[in-house]
This record gives sequence, structure tokens and C-alpha cells, in this order.
Amino acid sequence: MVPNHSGHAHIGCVASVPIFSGLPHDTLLQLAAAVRHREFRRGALIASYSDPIDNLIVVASGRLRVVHTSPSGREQIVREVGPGEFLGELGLVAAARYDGDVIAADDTQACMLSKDAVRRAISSSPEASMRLIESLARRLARAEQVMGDLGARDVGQRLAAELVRAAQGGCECSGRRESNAVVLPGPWSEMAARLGTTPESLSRRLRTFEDEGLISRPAPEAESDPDGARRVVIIDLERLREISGL
Amino acid sequence: MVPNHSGHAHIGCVASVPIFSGLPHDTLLQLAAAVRHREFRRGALIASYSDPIDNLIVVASGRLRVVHTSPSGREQIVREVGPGEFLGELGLVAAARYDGDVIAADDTQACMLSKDAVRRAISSSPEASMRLIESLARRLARAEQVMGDLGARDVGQRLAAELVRAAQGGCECSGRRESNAVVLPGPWSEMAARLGTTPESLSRRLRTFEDEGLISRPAPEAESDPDGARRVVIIDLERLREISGL
DNA sequence: ATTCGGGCTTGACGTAGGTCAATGCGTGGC
DNA sequence: GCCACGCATTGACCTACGTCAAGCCCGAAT
Repeated sequence: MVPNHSGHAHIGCVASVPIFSGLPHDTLLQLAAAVRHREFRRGALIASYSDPIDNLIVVASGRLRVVHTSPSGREQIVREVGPGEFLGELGLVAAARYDGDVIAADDTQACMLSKDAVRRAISSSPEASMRLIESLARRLARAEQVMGDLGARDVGQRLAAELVRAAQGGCECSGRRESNAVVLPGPWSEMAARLGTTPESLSRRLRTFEDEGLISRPAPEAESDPDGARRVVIIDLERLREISGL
Repeated sequence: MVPNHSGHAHIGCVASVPIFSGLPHDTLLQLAAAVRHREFRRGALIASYSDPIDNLIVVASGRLRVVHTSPSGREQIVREVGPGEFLGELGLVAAARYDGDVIAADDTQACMLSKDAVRRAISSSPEASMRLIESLARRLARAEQVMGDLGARDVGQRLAAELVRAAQGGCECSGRRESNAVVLPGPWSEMAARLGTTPESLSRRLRTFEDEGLISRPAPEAESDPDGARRVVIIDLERLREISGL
């Protein structure tokens, strides 16, 4: 959020993170002392599979992403981390390694917090602990949700589910909803990687939904987001919902 | 662990749970006061999809399981909870509902802890918070691992991965390893539901692995676990590992 | 013993969906 | 202006895998 106008400490950055908000001032100072502020350009590789996790990475602006790549080259997006969210929590509690590549989905500013500093901070503050727990619990719930989808539903159902989720704004990975239109960040291939399928299959399914009059995809109209933001307007939300299997 | 010889409070049950171990005695008492001890017979339904989550469920013995069922009837095991582990953590931080059915995978004894009591307990103890965080972080890591597998790997690779995981004892869902043999709890259909496939497909893949001399499945020999424990001996771990894609 | 049922295996079959390749379009570079 | 590149779309193909159905084995119940 705060650009690094190289002041002595990035307290602003740390303090603006939800899980640390409300921390006593001296604790914040301690934390800020252990911070390394970094910027990544879209597409940059932050960490690779099996790299040791030795920082809690908190994103200030932009988006990071954890991607699993199978031997055959297929990619599955496993986590997306937006402003105020974090990454690398496993390192806090154990010696661990990334089990996927971490890349910048957008130009991103992030704080690298040494795990010891974070451990100290959270064990000194029940509220911070609670917020961390909350964050993890939510993430876990979403992860298990996706597990279930990936394991038991076909592409059509997953896509439908993603669309209704996006339409309800309940989806971290979608942009704002305007009337009944949804704007997706990034290219379709990205959503394909989220849904565990290929761009081609996704394209076909979108087409059938369009043909069935469930959605429509207006031309970009040369407005809004300059870079690859796709828009889709939901026509028959109810039908989509029942396709997704509630 | 401790049977409920209806003493006034089940402190033993609560105290033996890792995330609460080391809690001060009075806090334990508070917790114990808010406990409901329950037993479930294998197959029993503890909670259904969309039921409100209003307890932290800690299993003392046995196994609980969360299953997602798709509209077409396919089932995906989303979580398995063994002794000392818990379920329902999302209820601690938000009004939430189960997004899958919770059933007893075995005869199970569990403690139902009111969320308020647990919240109080953990906010009074940094160590307890830390252990809870650790538990969630690990679970999340495993969940994301599975997400990646389900989304990007085929059944053969997933099976191979599961086998090497089991062989290394790193897998919660496998029994002990004896030499290079692994014993799986429950029927194959169960593992199929974990791997996001069907019993038939699993059977075929096991067969091809057997034909290729990577594993073998000895006859039950009328020993060990009475009920449906399957054993498989790993012959070529290295090859399995490379099939799984490291 | 006979029967029943549940889990496992196998076969045959159909299809969802992944792969490969060609085309079209829009954008940025030069 | 042109060219090149990235993304999307579409078609053709093929295979992994899910589905349905039959047979089998074994343990439990009658």
C-alpha cells in the first residue's frame, strides 16, 4: 500500500495488514525492523518448488500466486494472495519447503517478514493469533471446497460454480460485480488453471453456456481495465446455480 | 482416549488433545465444563451439508471424515480426522455451515466443544494458539497438495503419489509401514474417494502397477486387522516416485 | 450347506475432455 | 505502414476414465 520511500522503517506496510492490525506499537516496531520490502514484476518468479520457506510473505499490493506443475506440464493454481493476505505460513511452524512455484500474477509489492519476528509478534497478541487463525481457517475451507469440486464435478459444473461465486462477490479471485456482470482478472487461461482444465475446454464450455443463453460476453468496448480483463454478464444465474449443483 | 466413566468432568479427554496440552489447569477445567462427549458408530452421520457449525469436534479415538457429494453422486473425501485432531474450526471464527457431510469412518469417540469456550481458551494461551495455527497450516498445505494433484495429475500419478506417501509414513491416512509393506485402512473404494476416482479405475491401475512389478498385493493371510485392512507391498519405490512426478 | 450381500475384479462401451494444429484477432514494436 | 506475438476460438482426433453390467470370492446370517 505504502510505497517504499526509503524511510527507516516500513511500519505503514506492516500495520496495514489485517492480521497485524491492533498490535501494540512496540511490537509493530519490532516487526517492521525485521521486514524486507520487495517489488516483483508481473510474471516474476518469487520462489520455486522445494525452496525453503523462510519468510512470511505479505502482499501490500498486487497479487501473488502459487502454482503446481505436473510432470506433463499442466498447471494448477493452488492459491492466490491479494493485498493484506499472506503466504508461507507453514514456515512459521515447521521447517518446510514450497510445494509449488510462487509467481507474481501482477506487479506486486510485498513484505518479507522473518518467521521468528512473526512468531514473536503473534504469540504476544491473542488478537493477532485469532486473526491468523481466522485467515487460515477460511483458506482451508476454500481449499477443501475446491478439492471437492476437482474430485467430484466435471468442468461444466466447476465453471458454473465459479461464475455464481463470482456473481455473488464471494470469490476472492473475481473483480467487482456490476449489475449482473462479472469481470475476471487476467486471461481465460488463468481461470482454466484455477478450474483444473485447459483453455480450450474452458472456451468450449463458455460457448455452450452462451449458446444456451446463460451468459453473454460483450465486446471489450475499449473501456475499463487496459490489460486483459474479461467480462461476462450472467443472464440466468438460477440455472447456473443448479448446474453447479448448488 | 479416556472412556467416559461418567466422572463429573472429562478433563482427561480435553487435556490429551495436542492443541490444548500445556494449558493451565483452570482453563482446562473451563473447557471441560463446556464439553459434550459423544460416541458414533461407524457409518453414523454426524452432520450434513449446510448444517451450522457450532462446535469444535475433537476426536478422541476412531476417525471422522468429511465427504463432498456431487449432484451426480460421486463422492470425494475432503478431510479425515484422527485421534487428537479436530473439525469445525471455521465455526470458531465465523458463522459457518458444513460444506460436506461428516460421517464416522470408524467407531469413534469425540468431544464437542462449544466454540465460545474454545475461543476463550485459546486466546488465553499463546501456546495453544500456536498449536492450533500449526495444525491449520499443515492441513492447509496438505489440502493444497491434493488440489494440485486433483487438478493436474492423472489417476496413475495420484495413486503412485499416495503409495509413496504411505510408504514414507508421511501420510495420515495410511497405517504403519512394516518393511516395505503398507497397510491401508478401509476398503479400496475409500482410497478411490480420496483420490477422486472410482473403485473400478483404481482397481485397474493397481493391476497395471502389479503387472509392471511395482507393487504386489499378498493374500490377507488371515492375520492382523480383522476388518477390511488391505495390504500392499512396495517393490519398486523409486519407479513409483518418478511416476508420481516427484 | 445354502443363501445372501458386499466388496473386488474384469469386460465392454461411451464420452468428457485433453492434445495438437490451424486460423483469426487485437496490440505493441519498429 | 507492417510484422510478430499472445490469446482466443474452432476443428479433428484420441485416450483416460467413468459407467453399466456380469462374475467371483468370502464372510455372515439362516
